[in-house]
Amino acid sequence: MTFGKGSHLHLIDGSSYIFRAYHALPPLTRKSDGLPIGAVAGFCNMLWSELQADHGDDAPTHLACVFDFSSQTFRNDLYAEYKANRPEMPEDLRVQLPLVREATRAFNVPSLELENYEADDIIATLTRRAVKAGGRVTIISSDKDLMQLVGNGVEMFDAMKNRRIGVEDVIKKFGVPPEKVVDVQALAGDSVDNIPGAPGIGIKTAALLINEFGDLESLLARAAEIPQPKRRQTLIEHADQIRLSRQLVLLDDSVDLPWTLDELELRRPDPDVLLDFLTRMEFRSLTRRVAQALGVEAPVTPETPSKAAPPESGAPQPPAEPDQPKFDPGSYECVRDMERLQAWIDEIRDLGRVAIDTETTSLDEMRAELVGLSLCTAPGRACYVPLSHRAGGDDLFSADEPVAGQLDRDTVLQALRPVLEDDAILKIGQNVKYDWKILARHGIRMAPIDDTMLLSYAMHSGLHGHGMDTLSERYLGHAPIKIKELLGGGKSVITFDRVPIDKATRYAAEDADITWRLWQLFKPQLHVARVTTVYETMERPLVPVLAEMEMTGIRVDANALSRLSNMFSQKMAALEAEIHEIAGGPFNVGSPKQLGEILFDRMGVEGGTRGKTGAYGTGADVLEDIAANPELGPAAELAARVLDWRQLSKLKSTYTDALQAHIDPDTGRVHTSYVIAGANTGRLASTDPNLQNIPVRSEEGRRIREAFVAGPGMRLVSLDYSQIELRVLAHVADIPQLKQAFRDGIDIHAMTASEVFGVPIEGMDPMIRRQAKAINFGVIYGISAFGLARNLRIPRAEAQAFIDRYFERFPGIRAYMDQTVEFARKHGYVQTLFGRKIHTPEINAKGPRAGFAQRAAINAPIQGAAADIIRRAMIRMPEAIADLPARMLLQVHDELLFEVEERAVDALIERARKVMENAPLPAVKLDVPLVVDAGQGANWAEAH
DNA sequence: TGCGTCACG
DNA sequence: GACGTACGTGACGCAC
Repeated sequence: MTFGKGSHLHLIDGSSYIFRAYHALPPLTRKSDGLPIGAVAGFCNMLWSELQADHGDDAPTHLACVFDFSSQTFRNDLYAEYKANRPEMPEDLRVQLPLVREATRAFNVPSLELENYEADDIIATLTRRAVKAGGRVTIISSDKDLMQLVGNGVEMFDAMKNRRIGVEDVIKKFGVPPEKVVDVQALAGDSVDNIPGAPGIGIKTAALLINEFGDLESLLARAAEIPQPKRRQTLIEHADQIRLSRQLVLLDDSVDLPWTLDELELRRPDPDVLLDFLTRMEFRSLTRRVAQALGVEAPVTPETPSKAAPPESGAPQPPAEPDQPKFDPGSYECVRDMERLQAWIDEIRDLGRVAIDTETTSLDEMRAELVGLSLCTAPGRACYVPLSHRAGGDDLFSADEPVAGQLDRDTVLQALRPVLEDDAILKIGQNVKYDWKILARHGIRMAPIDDTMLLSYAMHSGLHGHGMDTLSERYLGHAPIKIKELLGGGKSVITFDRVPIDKATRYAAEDADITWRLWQLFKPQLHVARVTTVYETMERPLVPVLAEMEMTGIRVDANALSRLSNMFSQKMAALEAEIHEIAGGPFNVGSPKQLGEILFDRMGVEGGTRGKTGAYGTGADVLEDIAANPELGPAAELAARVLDWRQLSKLKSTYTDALQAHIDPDTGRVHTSYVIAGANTGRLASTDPNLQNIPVRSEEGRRIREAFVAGPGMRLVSLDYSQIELRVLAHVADIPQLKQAFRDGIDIHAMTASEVFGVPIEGMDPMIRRQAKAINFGVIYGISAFGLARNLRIPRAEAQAFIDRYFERFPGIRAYMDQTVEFARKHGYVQTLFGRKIHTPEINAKGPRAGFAQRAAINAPIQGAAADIIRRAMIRMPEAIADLPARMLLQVHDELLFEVEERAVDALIERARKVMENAPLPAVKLDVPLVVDAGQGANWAEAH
């Protein structure tokens, strides 16, 4: 039906529904996992009542629910302080917002929200259109800001008080008819929304004035006529502020909306979708009521026994709840026929979740072959499905034959596929990225997923590692079977497919069992530790993104590496000969111990210092000092050559040689693995091989980057954040000069030099700038005079003088550092802008460890926030570039590397840059702009 | 296995 | 006054 005369649009103000629901109900949590769910429950009840209500003549023909996209809107550009004094949304409400939107869709009600606009603007625009088309509108809200829309066939409805609000009610409240409400609001201001208005004038006075002068502009124009001196002066003095206030309260009714009125026609909910959602939320009585009203049978909500012990925020939990069954390897089932498999599948479907673990022949996901998989549906209730076990190595005749009594791999995967891909069934893993990749190689994209490793990482970063063994021992009081017991050690290691099935069953099913129990323990603690948002926005969604990147890999030119390797070998041989010549005999140049003895004992160089093993230190800094001292004669020569030799040796062993071995013969590409829960600060780590430390600083090293190439017809594109950590520092420490410099696009190191050393930025001595740059880095690292002195090779007193002057110029930095350490001492953790928590257990230690802990505490929120930002960008990237012939390949802390068809290079840069620059939004609005530099080329050296 | 060294941000 | 220090990683070779 086309919207027009006789149509009646109902618009639900979703945000006010949510707040009502949240505050009206006690803090309910979902029984099975402790997810906060009260606002969702209240919202669903209210929405269902609205749908069921007998509206009589006012029954809707069209319906939509409207939400605020974020707290950032165009009004913040008009007035930065707009709604600035609103208290932050409670964590346990924020995590429910996505669920409320899901609920709206489940009820088959259009869910409308638009970036940069408030829900009220969308409501205003739809209302104007509906009236213009000849229809009527009911706005379900009691928000006074919407009262300006009332009249002309538009009413409001306060659902809580079950009361209609018409023109009379608006006049009663504001003293003026709806069309003049904004004029009154502009004068009266609003402390809740932080709208200034005219000081000293409230609604009463405002209404009086507007009624007398007709409207706001006339009032301001004739303000001089007002008899009361104080009132007159206020209006004249604050005219601009009053006009701004009017702009802020005036709803934008001409928003460019991507929806038409016709699309909002009332629809019946789909019983399957709605009941599925309500069941998952575990709303028993509402599920029953809805099922009854829709005339279908109510699904059974499974009773889940889980009730986690009351956790303390972030602290390690006491092991094993007493009412959990003990670990019993004998209790695990080995699934050998399809009937039993089907029984497990049915159970998983009923339950809606499963812990899963895959067993393979290798830790390298690109090469690993699936050997079997284990499933778990309750503590102690787990099974193992062997798929391709082979006979042990003793019997040479049958060694490669599959062992009897195993189901066919592909048959099992096809049977499990609907479960693994069902978005109503949660798949729980420990380091689930590994299993995700194994299954992806069989064409299965597992979703949705939860990961106990990442749950632990979000809650316990800095306290301990997040591997299964650590977590099991710490939180379940149970030491898992060691993989070494199955596979052996040394040169007699076997692959998992050679492990006897009975042993494999005990091991594999136990892993799934442990994963289940950890999940049951961790999941409810997440919101208590106030890291649900961290987990949901920066950990869990990263899993498939990284998995795809890793599987894509990057093309590496093996021949180029091989040529480099030979070249390095020759140069090293020549250097080695010279080194032996100077030393007066052959020795192992690669041995720091032998080198130290030659330099400091045989050649008599003074000032050698021994480390804890008794060997002389021969690090690059030591050798550089010797090489730069011509008085030492041959020793200086020797040190210089060893430095060159070392550089080549490093490049050859770690890069040109090792990297070739990492090229996958199937893809011709190198596939790294990212460790999500490796670095305490939120950074990723890259292993096997590490592609985050490919050389770039030296000329020789950059040759290695040239071997990272784009495929035929493709280009590599690199985008990196410029100075992201200093920008984060400028924001969190709130340093006016730094923020202004970034806004003005000034060279930040030159600016620092200018402030600290009092020299003009124009024509600055590069050495001065270099010193300032070192200070800037030092600040991020938790500066010390000793460290700065060593870095700059200057006396410690001089370094101390630099630092003193720096803090004099930027007192906010010192304050930030002190506050951060103080916070860590008090709470035992520090926090990033995005809520990531990093624990600092050593912060109250005595001795040198305290210094370490303090510097780490100062650094963590800065490094961590930068890590959060790029994580957010990465998670949004796949969707943002989905229509481009481009793929994201690598992340190097502040850089993303893409491979893209030549014709789409510019489009990709534009798209990816936007995602990266806006990555903090809507959670955080930085006071400084983020700048992303881009480059492109046939290889990584050119692109960078 | 621990240490020293050095590649990266 | 002495302690010792820049932050975060991973991989390699040597020496035990």
